[in-house]
Amino acid sequence: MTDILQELQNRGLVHDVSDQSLGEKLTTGMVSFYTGYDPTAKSLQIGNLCAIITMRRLQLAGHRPVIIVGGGTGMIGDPSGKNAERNLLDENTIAANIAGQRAQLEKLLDFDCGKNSAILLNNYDWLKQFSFIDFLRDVGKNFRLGEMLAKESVKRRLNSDVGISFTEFSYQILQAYDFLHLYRKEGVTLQLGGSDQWGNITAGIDLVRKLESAQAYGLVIPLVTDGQGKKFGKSESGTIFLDPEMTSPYQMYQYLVNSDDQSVIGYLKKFTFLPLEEIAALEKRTAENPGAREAQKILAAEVVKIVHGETGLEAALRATRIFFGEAIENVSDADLGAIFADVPSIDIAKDQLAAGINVMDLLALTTLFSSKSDARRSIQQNGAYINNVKVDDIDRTVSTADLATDNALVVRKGKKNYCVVKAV
RNA sequence: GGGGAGAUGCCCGAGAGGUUAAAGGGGACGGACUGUAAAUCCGUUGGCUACGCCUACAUAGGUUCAAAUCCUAUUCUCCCCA
Repeated sequence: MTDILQELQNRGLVHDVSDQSLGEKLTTGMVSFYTGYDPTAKSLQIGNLCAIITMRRLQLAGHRPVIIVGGGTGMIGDPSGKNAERNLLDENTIAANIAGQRAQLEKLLDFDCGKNSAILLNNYDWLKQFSFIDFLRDVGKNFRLGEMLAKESVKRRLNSDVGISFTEFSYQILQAYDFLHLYRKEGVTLQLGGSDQWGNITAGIDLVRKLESAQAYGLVIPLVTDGQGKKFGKSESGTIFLDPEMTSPYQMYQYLVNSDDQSVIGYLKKFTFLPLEEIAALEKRTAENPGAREAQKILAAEVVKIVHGETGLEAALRATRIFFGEAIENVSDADLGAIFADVPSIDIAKDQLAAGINVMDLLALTTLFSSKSDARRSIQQNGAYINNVKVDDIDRTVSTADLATDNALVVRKGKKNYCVVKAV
């Protein structure tokens, strides 16, 4: 077997491992490993991708991924990395979120490849049957308060103004129990997580050792940040989600293609399956000619392809060309809608358009221009476009002949401010 | 309760009866440049039926041929003394 741990290390994916013998274990046989997700949103976000792809790497190396969606723990709230008590979600929301995340994970991991097929479990299924008394007797007894209080996540919250509730404080026990349960039922011996999960993971390892006298392992991946130390996956306009309804492939592509020069190679190592030699060659070329931004383009293409497939990538590339000035023609209403999904739009009566409307009047109706004067100014400054074609005459008339699709045309101000005008 | 200062365009801030749609800066927007970056440079930044017209300097009145600028009242803000 390949030395997958070494490979992960080379890709900068190992922040810490609980025990060095993990490397050997991973090369001598199939290991079942698990990662948990809290169902706090109906879509996973690109920040989760690092761990998912790491799972996929382990799976490709012959190991078996077990994914826990935290239907039970999600009802409690993990204090790790949070500086405030979480709002508890109701069961219906959690169920819907789990369904959404499950669908996404099924596309990223192989659930049908023989003995190391991924499986997905909901920890609510085993946590729900505990009574409080049983849980305290059977599980709680194994935890020492000193250790629990010493966890970084707990300590920080205790020292903060908001404090911590008993509920969140208990979270680590639940997660530790998950590990024990999975060890017993599924033979899971490794837990993978973000670096903020270290405390929860070690709690699980300790529990398995105590009750099963077995060696379990933890592997945490680093928190991915950009050049400014900002968390990967948070753009100006918000979080980048994997759900194309929430974040279009175009937006994801744009987020990635704008990666800064210092971070891009690291991202390529962590988020793509490109061989390291290829990335090294790319790094060299990028250093010689940063302006070409070859690394960024490859990163964006690879990741969008992983998440949204070839068709998603094509859509993203097409939207990119259009957003960056390609004339808009021969496009269907549906395509246009997809490309400009997150662009404001206005409606105009079809009759009015058929009768012809002065450009400035039309532009002033859009969200882009505050008044006719504003529209006039932009036209005079060469900053107004219809369907990406410059408007050079303030007296021109816009009519149904200007529709780029059956029912819409696109107004643009400057380089990339758009507004879709729909004829209704 | 007494005394003082002030309220200007998206923000800060000049202006103290007439070339004031209001200096200057910031921001924003457009353009050039560029790597869809940063920096830099240029332009624009109340509206309109646009070489002109209308609306604007807390609000409402008033004095003037003429008011952001003077007067009165109102509202609000800040400071000092009790």
